[in-house]
Amino acid sequence: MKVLIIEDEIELLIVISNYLTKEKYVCVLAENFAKAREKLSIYEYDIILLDIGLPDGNGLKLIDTIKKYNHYAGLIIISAKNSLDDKISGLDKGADDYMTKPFQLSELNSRIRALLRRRQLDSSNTLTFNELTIDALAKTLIINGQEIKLTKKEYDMILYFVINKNRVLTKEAIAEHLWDDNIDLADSYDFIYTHLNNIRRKIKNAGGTDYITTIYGMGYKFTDQ
Amino acid sequence: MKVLIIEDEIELLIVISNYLTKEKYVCVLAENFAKAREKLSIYEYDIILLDIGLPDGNGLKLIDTIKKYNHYAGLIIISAKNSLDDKISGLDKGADDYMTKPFQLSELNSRIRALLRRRQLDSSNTLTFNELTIDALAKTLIINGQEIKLTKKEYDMILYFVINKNRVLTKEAIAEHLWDDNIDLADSYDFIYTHLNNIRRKIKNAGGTDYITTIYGMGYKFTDQ
DNA sequence: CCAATTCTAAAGCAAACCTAAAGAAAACAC
DNA sequence: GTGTTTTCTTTAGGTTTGCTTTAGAATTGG
Repeated sequence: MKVLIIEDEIELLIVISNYLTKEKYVCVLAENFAKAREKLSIYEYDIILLDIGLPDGNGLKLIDTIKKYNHYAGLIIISAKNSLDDKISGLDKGADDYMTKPFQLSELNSRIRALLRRRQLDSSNTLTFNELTIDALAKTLIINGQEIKLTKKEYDMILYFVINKNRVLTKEAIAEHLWDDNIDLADSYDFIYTHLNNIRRKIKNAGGTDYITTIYGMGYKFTDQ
Repeated sequence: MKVLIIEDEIELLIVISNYLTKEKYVCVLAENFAKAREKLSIYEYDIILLDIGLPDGNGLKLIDTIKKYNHYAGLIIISAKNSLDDKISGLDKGADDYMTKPFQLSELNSRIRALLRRRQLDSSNTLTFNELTIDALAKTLIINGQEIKLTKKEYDMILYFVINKNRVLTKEAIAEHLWDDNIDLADSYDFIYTHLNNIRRKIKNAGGTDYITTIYGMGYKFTDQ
């Protein structure tokens, strides 16, 4: 997942970048209007964080540029707490969410995740990859029209994989996400192995392909190709 | 079909009302908390549109009132784009769908249609699944022409299941929907188990099939197949 | 005050989860 | 290349957790 961070406070820019990099996002940085335009014209991004209080040009104008170059990117606006008007006009212009400074990095992370998830869910709350469909309301996995019965842990796990498709998920990340806090990380990851094996077996038995590839020594990755 | 529209922006209220009236819905309007309560106590509605950003009282509180008076009404929440948290707690409390402002009227229409379709309330306010029929007016359950006597809790519960068919309903959601506010969620869910068991026994004794499947660790799901 | 309903408690049961251990595969060392 | 180490896969079974069922106590409503 590629994130463009547009923020004029260099310190904050670095902090956010470091945090998101640790969370396995690829970060591209822009500290002013000009740089932002430049970066926008080069790549496409999945998520754009935009501070609308830029010194060299109103960040709101950037929204138009973003829409022009990056039609599908999720846009999260960052603003100082008092500039309510900016926020509102930003949202009118097509931002998906906003945050006020100061904020917790963990909150930023969860908002990014929520946004990515919302973008992937279609109107009937399902996620589809080739022959594989996850129904978020029925909490089922459907392969070629056939409903696969998953346990809670299995469902949570495959959902976590699918939402973060094409990203390597370390065992640490999986453990932290699926189990309360730190389920003693000194321990082994046998429980992950077991559940993953159960998922793979069920998918295989239903005639589905195993999209979960093992990245030896690192973790796992759900690839849609 | 009767629609109650709760919205404080008068302009928007009128626009929605005009549109839905043209689509052959009967519209009742409420522009604030007090009016909404009043209208809720007078009639029953098929669909309720609720803007949770009301100025004179949090719209979320209205959800409880809605549940009290209008048990089987479909509830669609309307919210400003930024109030993510409201959206989420609204859905948790038993809303069936939500929309963010601004929205297309055509989208509203299709969401209402989808909701009505899902509920499958016919003209005589009954819901039928194979040999099982729920009469929302007489508040009875009919199996193969035989009328089953249900208590209020049992009736509310089976209705909640049926109108949310094919969705997993967590015990938390069931508790919040059928009991006032938080009936101390730290407690056990024994009361759910008991009532559910009573429903299943009555259906079974009447020769009906048990469409309520237990999703271990997640909740329950009413499946029509 | 009585009858119906709702809730509490507890025993028994079933599913899911985790642990452990053996085998396989990949990476590493030589 | 071969042996060793590390990491992952797979399977089995014990433990834990959550669900069912029943009985009866508490509550509610006429």
